[in-house]
Amino acid sequence: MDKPLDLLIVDSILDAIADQRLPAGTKLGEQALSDIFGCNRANVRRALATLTAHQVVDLLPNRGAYVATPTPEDARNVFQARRAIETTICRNVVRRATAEDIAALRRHLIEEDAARGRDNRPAAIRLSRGFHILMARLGGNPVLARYLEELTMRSSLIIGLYATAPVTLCAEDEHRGIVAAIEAGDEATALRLLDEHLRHLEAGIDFDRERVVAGSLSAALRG
Amino acid sequence: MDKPLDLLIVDSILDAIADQRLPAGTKLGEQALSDIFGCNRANVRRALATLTAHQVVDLLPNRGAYVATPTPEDARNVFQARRAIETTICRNVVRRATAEDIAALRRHLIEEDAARGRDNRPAAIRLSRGFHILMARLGGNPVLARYLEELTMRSSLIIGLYATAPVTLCAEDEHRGIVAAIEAGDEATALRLLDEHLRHLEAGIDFDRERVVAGSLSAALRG
DNA sequence: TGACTCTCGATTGTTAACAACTTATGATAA
DNA sequence: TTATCATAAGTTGTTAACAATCGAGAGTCA
Repeated sequence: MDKPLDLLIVDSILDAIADQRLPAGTKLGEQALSDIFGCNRANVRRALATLTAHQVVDLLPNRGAYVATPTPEDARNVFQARRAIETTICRNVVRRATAEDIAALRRHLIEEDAARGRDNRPAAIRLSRGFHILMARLGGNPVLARYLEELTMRSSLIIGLYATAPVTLCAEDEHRGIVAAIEAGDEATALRLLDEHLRHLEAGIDFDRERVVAGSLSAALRG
Repeated sequence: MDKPLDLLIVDSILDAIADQRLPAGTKLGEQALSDIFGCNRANVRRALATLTAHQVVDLLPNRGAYVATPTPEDARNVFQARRAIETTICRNVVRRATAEDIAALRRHLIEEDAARGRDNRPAAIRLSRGFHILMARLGGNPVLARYLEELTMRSSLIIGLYATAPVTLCAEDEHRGIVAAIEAGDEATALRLLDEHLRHLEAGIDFDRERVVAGSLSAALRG
């Protein structure tokens, strides 16, 4: 029943990155993480190796681990990969979605709405990503779902680095339109709206100025 | 100039899996790997964590690491993911390919031909995968290229487990047709041929019987 | 024969101490 | 002031010993 400790560390850091609590470039010291999670360095090292394999952490020999800082070129490639993968996921959803699946999507839209209404930015970020993750689950292909989790994680880093407006989230009405098309079984429209949605997201990024935000590790890893 | 030791272990095991020298289910004992690579267990453990993150190794707590054995469902999902990703890669290649790129593809076809003519099965396997990897490189999107590397690795495991005929490789003429379409700048044809090619590959698999092949670790890891 | 338990060997997990490296600090000299 | 270099502190890498767990096999009993 007890989960492996290193996976707990991985998930904890992954969540912090996805929620934009851990900004790009933050140093992930072994001792610091050991203290935070109350374990020995061995587990931390394993966790860092896993995160490095997922491309959200850069591991410099003899110099430690840092949250990855995607370049503008990385950003373009990540968004192209998202279009490729999410298109297939969306097609799967249109073809497989049960009434219950669509109800789940609608419930999610309501939650997103509520978080936005309350001006709850952290929740809005999480739910915005959650929409895409939920689609991936409903698509029924865990291989694609796992890749999309990675890509949305990296998208969070990219948005945190290069976003212009104070808020750059998925526009809620775009999600709503996609769900409507799925419910209507209109595959072509769903795919078109999704593609546009991802392009809008990418367009809301300004590659000129990269804002550097130093973060406190222990503060970021509560939750 | 010296590469990190754990990455050397990872690459070595990855190559062995891609070349079908390491069959699915093979136990990867820490002590055995330490002996083979002449290092301490710490590096081996880090390498196994990385391989687990790449989904080519299953890590069972307190029971050790084993080369992953994909299920038939995994297989379907892997091939669907390949179609999604390689389609985008191929589109990129058609749009970006220089004369030199196309020359590289043609050279690769000749090598494949030669290996087949010599009945050199190991080389044929490696080159067959190499064609897809080369396309991924020429596509210019390292994010997609990395995913495709993972997926071709898992394809090797799948083919090793479920392939019916003694030889289940990419049909060389199918690769040839794709290159011809790329050279002609005929995007639609290239995409269609690639999609068909991947479906043929998947069709050449018999999910009924799963042949179990036990392998020797030290023998598989030469090269 | 079949099922169950116990013990032993082997493997993985944990911990701590030590070595090697990197970086920051401060002193020295031009 | 600026540059260079030496020292020191902190961090990562390595190693070895020890603890915990699992699986196989022998043995026992119905």
